Amino acid sequence: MSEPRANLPRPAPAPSVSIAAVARHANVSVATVSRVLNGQQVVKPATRDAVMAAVQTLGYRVNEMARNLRTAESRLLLVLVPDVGNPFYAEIMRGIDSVARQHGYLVVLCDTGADVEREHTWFDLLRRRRADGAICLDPDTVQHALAHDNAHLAWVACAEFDPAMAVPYVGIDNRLAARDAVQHLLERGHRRIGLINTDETWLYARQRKQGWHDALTEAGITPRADWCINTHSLDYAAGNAAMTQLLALAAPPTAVFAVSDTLAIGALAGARSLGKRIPHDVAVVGFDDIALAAQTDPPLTTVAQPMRQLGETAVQLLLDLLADRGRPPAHVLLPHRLALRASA
Amino acid sequence: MSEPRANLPRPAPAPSVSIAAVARHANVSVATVSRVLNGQQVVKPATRDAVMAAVQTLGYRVNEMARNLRTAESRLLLVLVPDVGNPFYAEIMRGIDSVARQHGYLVVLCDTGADVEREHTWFDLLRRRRADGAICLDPDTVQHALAHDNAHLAWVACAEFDPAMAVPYVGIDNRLAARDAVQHLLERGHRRIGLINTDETWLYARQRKQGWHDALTEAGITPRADWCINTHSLDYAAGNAAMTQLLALAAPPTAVFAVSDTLAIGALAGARSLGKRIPHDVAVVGFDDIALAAQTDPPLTTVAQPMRQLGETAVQLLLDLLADRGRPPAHVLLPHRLALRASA
DNA sequence: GTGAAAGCGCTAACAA
DNA sequence: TTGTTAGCGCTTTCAC
Repeated sequence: MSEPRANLPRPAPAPSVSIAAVARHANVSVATVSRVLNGQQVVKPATRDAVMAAVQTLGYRVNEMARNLRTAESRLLLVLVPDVGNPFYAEIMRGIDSVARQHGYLVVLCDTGADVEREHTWFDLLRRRRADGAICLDPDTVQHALAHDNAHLAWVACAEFDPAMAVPYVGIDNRLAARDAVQHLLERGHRRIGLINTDETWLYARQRKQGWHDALTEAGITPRADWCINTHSLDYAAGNAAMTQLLALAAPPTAVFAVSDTLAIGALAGARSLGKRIPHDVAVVGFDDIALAAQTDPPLTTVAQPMRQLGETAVQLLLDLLADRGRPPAHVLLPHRLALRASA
Repeated sequence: MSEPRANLPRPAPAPSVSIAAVARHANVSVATVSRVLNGQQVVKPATRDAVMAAVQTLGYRVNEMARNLRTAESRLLLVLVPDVGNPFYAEIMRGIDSVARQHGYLVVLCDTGADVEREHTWFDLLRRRRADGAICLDPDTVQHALAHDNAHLAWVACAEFDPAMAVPYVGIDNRLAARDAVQHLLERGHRRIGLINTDETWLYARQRKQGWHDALTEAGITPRADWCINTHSLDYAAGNAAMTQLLALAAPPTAVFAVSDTLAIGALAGARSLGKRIPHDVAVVGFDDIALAAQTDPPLTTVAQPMRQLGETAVQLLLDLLADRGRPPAHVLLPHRLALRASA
């Protein structure tokens, strides 16, 4: 055993100074330190200053794991995203993150691949108290499968939802938005209007198809089945392939509505590689209004979703739920708008 | 006070069953339950089964907050990203997430905006034990500012780093990679080769500029100052503007090397809006090889970074550090390659 | 206005 | 092989 060595330079600041150490140093009780730390007004200013001084010199930081055990909350929120790489979700994430942080919550991005099994393992984190709540962006079919087992957990749906579920959600009116987009094409004189849709496990896919159908029939046009392609993913390549397929038709569409900007941008590439000029040979309308949409050639006309606000609202709904678990689930629909650019 | 009511249907499964409840139900001690839960082999099979049965019927889930307080780890990792929307980072995130999860860690995406102040608040989470470690993707200048205060915290640098820092890092040889890219342009006969660079607070920006410079001087060409544009962001619009500026030169470059695919894609748009054909009028080479690079018109020739592997390696370095805080910082350089497509 | 002490749910050292 | 018990660091009654 060696002597206690007081004045050796430490290689690193002592990583563990507890509330007890601060109390000792300031000659008060741990309770008082806790009060100061939590900004309770009862503490006498002089005492408060002494505590703060001790905190300062000791370099104390609260151990939030301990605090959270005591308060029984983790201050962590989960965001369940089917595809992290999709810019649409990235923007929603930004909205979520900003308001979550304002309220002292941390956000964990969870990649689900729209898979029920993986969803389940993420929901397990809620059961194990690793997280306080979740925001789910997965297909309504997936959500539906989840709903029963997780009814007592705190979660909300964002952008995609099953209206029949007793879960709060925020989204837009997809059917109406799609109808607006197709109507714009009709106004430009198009009569043969294709649809590049995605997997119809998504409610939004079914709803936007409805909107496309609505607009066409209202104009006295009978939608043909071969005008409609269902892709299995949302990536650029899928949009490219779908457009190629559409243009191979005997009487190809003169305009195409894609249910996602990524698909639409891929479609642009597909049309171009066939030597088509846009919008002269084919007009294209997308959906979402991601940042890239303004930079394509030509710039993409698209239905703008309020992505950021979608995320912000979702957190708000979740926090409301956390504050009052008994409240009836709120359902919010946000407005969309048509961003007119050169592609249609 | 009312009587205890035993058999009322609960609106939601009791959210709080502790290890003690399981112990009671299985007629064993909490220690035994804990042993079973943690897979310790000492427990007699019969006892083990009894415990598992109790866990099952009670629907018990471990409270990880309590466990973590005890084991003094949060099992949370931070990823400090300057711009969540950039697809380059999204792919690195995927790599990080997959191996972190394999090791039982959760990953929190932290948007820093490459800002030192915001970085500080994120590092605070480490001090408060909210997280065990961090992976930093911010500019080396930012990292440098951080290094002193946070020397005792567990963090590693990824993609961007200051070689002089005593912090583990993984990245590529940016100078060499840029040189390769420009050399490709030279081989195609170009002599006036522009550079769309970003803010030189980034080490990679300075290094890639060096590489551009190397290749040019080796070919006996004197790089002109007006061939080089520094943008203030990495978004598509910035690349567009830079290209416009380059093409306005009296003797504009016949080829352009952009230090990021997003910049390069914006540059493509910029050239096109001026009626230029690619690669005929201007050739363009990018950097990163994001998914979109293969879908542009024409498809983008670019330097491919092993993004996923970058992320995977970064986690590995961090876990190594967590396991042995004393070890000397490891420095890993991963190989790059040139993805040849039609734009150059 | 402040302190003593209980306990959040868990793991691990020590005993039996 | 199992049980008892002491904390992990904090918040929060309840006294004083």
